[in-house]
Amino acid sequence: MKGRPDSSPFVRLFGRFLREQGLPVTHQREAVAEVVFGSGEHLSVDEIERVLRSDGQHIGKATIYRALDLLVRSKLVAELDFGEGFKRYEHRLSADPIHEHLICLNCNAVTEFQSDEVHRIEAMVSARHGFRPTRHKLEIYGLCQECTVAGVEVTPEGLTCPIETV
Amino acid sequence: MKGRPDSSPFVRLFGRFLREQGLPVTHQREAVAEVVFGSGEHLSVDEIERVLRSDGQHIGKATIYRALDLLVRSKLVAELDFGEGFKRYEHRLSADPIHEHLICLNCNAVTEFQSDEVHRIEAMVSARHGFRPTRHKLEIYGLCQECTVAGVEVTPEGLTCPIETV
DNA sequence: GTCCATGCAAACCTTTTGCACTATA
DNA sequence: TATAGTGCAAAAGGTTTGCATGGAC
Repeated sequence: MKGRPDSSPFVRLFGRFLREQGLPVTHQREAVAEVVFGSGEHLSVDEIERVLRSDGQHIGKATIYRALDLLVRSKLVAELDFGEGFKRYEHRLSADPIHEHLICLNCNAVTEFQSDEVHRIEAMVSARHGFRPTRHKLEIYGLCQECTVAGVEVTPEGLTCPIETV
Repeated sequence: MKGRPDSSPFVRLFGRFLREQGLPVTHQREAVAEVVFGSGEHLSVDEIERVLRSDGQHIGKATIYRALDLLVRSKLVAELDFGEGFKRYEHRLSADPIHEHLICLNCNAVTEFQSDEVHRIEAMVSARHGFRPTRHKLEIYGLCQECTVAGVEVTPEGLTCPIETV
């Protein structure tokens, strides 16, 4: 396990979920769970496959996708989409169960943050619309501190003043 | 034009953008722009193609994608991703320039709302992290009023009590 | 022994690209 | 007339599926 954080409690929880569902607890499912729970990152399927390979485990991509589907259904793992054209996965049982993301448009770095206000907005807006919320997603896109001090500039390409000729 | 709202001012703006960029203003680009600006919906590429076809216009998908890319670059149109596996597009020059989305997990209905608080959160969180925000995205997923009164239930499938055996 | 999972490859879906031809400016 | 756009089809990239084999319970 190469010095990654201990993921065994979470893997055990996943095993319990599988048993609750009457599904076999297989080597491959545990291996995928270990990688996801053992990383603080938002992993792509490719990255998960790479970590498994570096541990000497050859698990087919289809199996990884199927294991991730179960992990998401167990609610132990969340599926993320930062608009990169593929999905990422993160475990949801860290100290910060619900958090939002700051995403750098230049280097793709992702910073997490929490905001109680978002929950208030979710509740208020939902009440106003008769909506029953189950989850929300708040993402802020822009330039991270590193890229800003490195002098990276966002190049606005839109109309100089769209509204003026309406 | 089939009784859709008048989209010509926006199409003219798009034409101005194209000229500013030294790009030709073609029939196809104007036709795609007309469809997007003429609809209050969040349209997929398939839906745009269908509307064009019903107007008797046969425009290749590749051209639609290329026109949408220009519309997004002009900042007159926003690209949306509700996790359906494909993108949607909406015009950004309506009365509500920046808004968030309530998305029904059962019928996929999308309701828009505005929240000044989100802008405050964006500013505060960004300041705290030295982040330079350019845009944000807040989506609340759940059950819309119609589906709730229709008796639809969200079926929680996760672990009965994940945390208890950690 | 039954049932489900795995692995591989093929299929799938959306989006992008290459290229011969056509239209804009 | 030069330059860029269009349309078609093929390719690309991520994800899903079919099927024969192998493993969990």
